[in-house]
Amino acid sequence: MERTTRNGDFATRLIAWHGGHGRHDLPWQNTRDPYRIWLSEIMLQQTQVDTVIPYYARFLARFPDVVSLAAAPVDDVLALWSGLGYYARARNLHKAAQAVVARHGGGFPRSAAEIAELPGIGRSTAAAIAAFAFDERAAILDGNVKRVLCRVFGIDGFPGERAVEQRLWALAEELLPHTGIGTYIQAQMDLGATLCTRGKPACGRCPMADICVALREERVAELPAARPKKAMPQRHAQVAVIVADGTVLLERRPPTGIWGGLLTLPEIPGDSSDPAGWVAARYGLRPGEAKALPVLNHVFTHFRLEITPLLLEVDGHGRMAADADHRWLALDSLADAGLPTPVRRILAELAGSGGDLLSPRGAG
DNA sequence: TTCCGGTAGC
DNA sequence: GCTACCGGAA
Repeated sequence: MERTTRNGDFATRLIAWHGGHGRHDLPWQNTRDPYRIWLSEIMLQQTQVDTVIPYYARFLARFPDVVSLAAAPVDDVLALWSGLGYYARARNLHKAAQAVVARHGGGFPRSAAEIAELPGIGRSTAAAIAAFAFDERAAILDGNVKRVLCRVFGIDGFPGERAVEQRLWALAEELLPHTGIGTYIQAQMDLGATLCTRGKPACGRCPMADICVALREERVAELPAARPKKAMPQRHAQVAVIVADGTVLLERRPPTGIWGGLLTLPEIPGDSSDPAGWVAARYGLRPGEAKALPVLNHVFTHFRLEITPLLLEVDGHGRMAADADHRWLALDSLADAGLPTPVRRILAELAGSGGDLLSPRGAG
């Protein structure tokens, strides 16, 4: 009962607000022609009102009804769409026009369920068309509506997530008024587009301000919840910690890419199953058997790197000469070397172990 | 540079 | 249930 009152409140407030503050003069309003409404809804997907207006006018001038659209070559349709983006919308529009002419003899299907069967028209768009053209009591759930519902009713979770989306659909249906559906749907769109915006919503002018959960709990900025960060690609690398007589071999990386031009631990190719052999072949050293050091994870902006350091000890007398791209760094003077953080960590761990990780002096 | 978004298609 | 689509806006 409490719920019913509050929900009745929602529609009533919305419709009342729309009377004074909604948009009433857009080119696709004040018509009940399903073709014009359909065209506007498709153009308004992913595209803002101001961008759509000139396209809409040009399109209607060339294709005033579904029959003329169906009869046109698809390239003509695409030409009129050029610049709007998401060209699948135009292809589907054309296909759907042909389906309407073929299946319904040019009469537009009159229920949301039938409309939703046309290409390019999903549940929300079908509901909008059915509501505007035929007064069908059907709920919409586009990005604007999701944002409004998440905030007003304090719904947590990412709306792209299945459970959250289902909850929002259920709520949207529950909130539908029994009369004035067209005005209500338009008001929903307008509220999300003009006041309850993503960036800086105008809560001071919002008709929902005194029932809005997000506003009351100061969570307007957090709702709706953002898309969870997708797991970054995970990469793996083996690096050689080649130690000779208290020094470690550093190698300059290629000038571009990660750590471009920096001195780092040599990276052992991932396909090398014999690190000691690889070190021997590449540097002319004769290391003992490789010892795995603790794995270390490093996060970049665009991927995670799991680094497996392999300790390879060589005889101090076998040290190759340093050159521009190779340097033997004393383990007790890490501080003044400009090293990437993970490399510094690995070496600090080694140096800080008090030599526990290293064999007795002179081994190799 | 990153985020956003209906629908289709996987 | 994930991504591509494409342009605009933050």
